[in-house]
Amino acid sequence: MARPTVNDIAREAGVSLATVDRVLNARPGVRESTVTAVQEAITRLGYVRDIAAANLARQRQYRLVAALPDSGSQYVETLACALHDAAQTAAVARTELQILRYPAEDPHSLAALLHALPPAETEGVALMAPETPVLRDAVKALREKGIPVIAIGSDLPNTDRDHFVGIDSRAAGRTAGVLMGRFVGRGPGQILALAESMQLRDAIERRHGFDAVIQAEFPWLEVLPTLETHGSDATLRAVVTERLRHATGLRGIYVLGSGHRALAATLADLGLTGRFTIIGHELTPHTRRALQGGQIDAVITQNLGHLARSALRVLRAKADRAPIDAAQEQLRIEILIRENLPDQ
Amino acid sequence: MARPTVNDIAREAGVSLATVDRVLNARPGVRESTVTAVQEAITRLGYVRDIAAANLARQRQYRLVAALPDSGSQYVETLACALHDAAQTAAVARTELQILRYPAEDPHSLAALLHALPPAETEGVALMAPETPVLRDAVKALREKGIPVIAIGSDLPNTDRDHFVGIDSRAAGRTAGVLMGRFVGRGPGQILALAESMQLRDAIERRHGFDAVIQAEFPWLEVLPTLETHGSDATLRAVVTERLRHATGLRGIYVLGSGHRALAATLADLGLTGRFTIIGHELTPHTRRALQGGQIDAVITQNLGHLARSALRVLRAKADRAPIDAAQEQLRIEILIRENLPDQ
DNA sequence: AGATTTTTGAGGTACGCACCTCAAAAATTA
DNA sequence: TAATTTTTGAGGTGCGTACCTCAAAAATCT
Repeated sequence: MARPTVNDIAREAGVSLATVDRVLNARPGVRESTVTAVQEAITRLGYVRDIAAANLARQRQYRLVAALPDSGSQYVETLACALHDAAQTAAVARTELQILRYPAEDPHSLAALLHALPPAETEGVALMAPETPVLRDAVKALREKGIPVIAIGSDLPNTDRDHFVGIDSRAAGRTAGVLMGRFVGRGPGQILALAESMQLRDAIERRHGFDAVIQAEFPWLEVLPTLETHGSDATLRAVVTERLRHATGLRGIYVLGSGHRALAATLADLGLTGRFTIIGHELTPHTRRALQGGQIDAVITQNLGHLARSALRVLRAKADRAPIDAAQEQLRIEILIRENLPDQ
Repeated sequence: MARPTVNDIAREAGVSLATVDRVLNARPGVRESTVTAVQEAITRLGYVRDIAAANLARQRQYRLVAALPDSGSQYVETLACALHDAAQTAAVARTELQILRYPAEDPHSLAALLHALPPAETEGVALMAPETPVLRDAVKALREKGIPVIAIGSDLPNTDRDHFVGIDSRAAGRTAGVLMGRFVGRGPGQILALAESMQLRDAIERRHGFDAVIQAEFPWLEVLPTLETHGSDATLRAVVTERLRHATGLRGIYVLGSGHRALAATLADLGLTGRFTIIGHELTPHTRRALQGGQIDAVITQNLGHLARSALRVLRAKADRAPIDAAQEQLRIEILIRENLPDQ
């Protein structure tokens, strides 16, 4: 009844422990027919390797690396914390995580960082970065060294990364679109879209999803061309103020990326707080407060705690060449309003 | 640099391994001053017990029990599956889960089941059951035998259960209320509320939350008295048809519990499909299809996979008398619409 | 001081597995 | 058949911890 062990397999297969071990760990020097016999015994008994014991014996240490931009955005900082926490908790799983930060606007320095990683001491890399040619090369180089690479938060679809942990930006945009359409209510009107930069794939995809839904289901709404803030509060204030002067039927604002803070300030200064339906992305201390205060109507996000834990699980699995549980690793697109905001 | 082991502590504290072991496992026969010395060495080195190795040595097996009603509802079945899966995956964590089913309408037989659990072979119980006096006694009896008890899905607030894994029904109802209010749009109208039974605490609390929000934020809407179906499709059809005949300004339907299926059929037969905003609870194969088909507008739910995994983690922690990570165990109130429906 | 009790140390075994060595057995080749 | 190669078995060690025994040392009491 108890879980079968390697000894049980040896007995069942009529071979010695050494042979079972050779088969289990894919070591050479076992006849084909013996391999089959052992594998049959394994399935017959329903043996599953005790990973805890195996890792103990093997002195396994998962040495993982995560690279994040030092953009200083709340979102990235929260993710960094979540990764750190997940690694702490995963200490029992023999996981050691090194969190690297790279200058947000400098893909070359990230690539240099990645190239400098010691292959012998790196069993997996989690990457949050915009896809650029240099990065593509860096990822390729890592994979050629046998180091698994996963993308987190934002995908790198045109690289051969091993996995992506995060949500589909297009679907997230669609979700935002439906909420916007339903929240503003029937009747003509305009939607202002605001992004840090429309160079970023995430923003582009969100906007695509958003537009598609609005066009198909809420055709009476018009989504204005995206205003770009380039990360500057002053620019945001300027472009938004300008746009508000001309847009007469504005009913909603879609914040594709960061900028919630400056937007709130700008609207307050113009005496327009509460006049528009505002929907954004990512749960940060600021968007949380704004949701609670009613200045933001909904936030589309992913659970960064889950993301972090999932990333580490996936990296460990990749390092072990083990299969991953797709259902467990699929992140949900979360809709947060004031009423379902998680504590703390 | 490597993780310190018991041997390192022994050296650091200037005592033998046996003494460290006695301190770590709270065995008697160690002088107070020595205990302190060892504990100081532990904190100084930042030692954390290797749980994997400890469990291996100890031959620890977490023998857990989950009790669910055999109501046959999709929701309970899905939860049972999720628990089963979680236990499979947790096999590496030496977890053995026995899933008991009890007749949904018979709290006494559940109590009998619980009383019959062998205390020596049961390290924790997860319970999904309505709170009744017999159940309260049964929970008390279990706890007096030293068996941790947690409530899952639906809380047992007036028992001394060790923990509750699930979401706050009142907040879930509030969430449904906000969505209903915003989705139906401004202007007077009526909302039909439908429940299996208003005896169940969950339904009561959801309705409270729903009403509170509608009253406060959407006062132009009127929520009609809850129609009870008592789990019978025929009853549902009868009461809904009757109500539809009289309610003239009906704009939304709030499904507090199960009954989505029969409701959809009834509306279809009356030729009213698509006429109302429909919001319900729990993601089941049927609500999933209905969301995709546009017959339901939103579903408020909790991730049953998370619930199951969380329940097992909490039970293991309770069995070890270890602290639990509240942030990780907090389940989110999920809002699902067609656009953010998870795959599969 | 001696007798008694309490505390400590040294050592062993076990858990399930990985990884190593060396010799024996079996299969293959010449 | 003999020589060679391949396959297998027996055995050991160690990972970090739990738990056990027995004797020695230290502290406490009379």
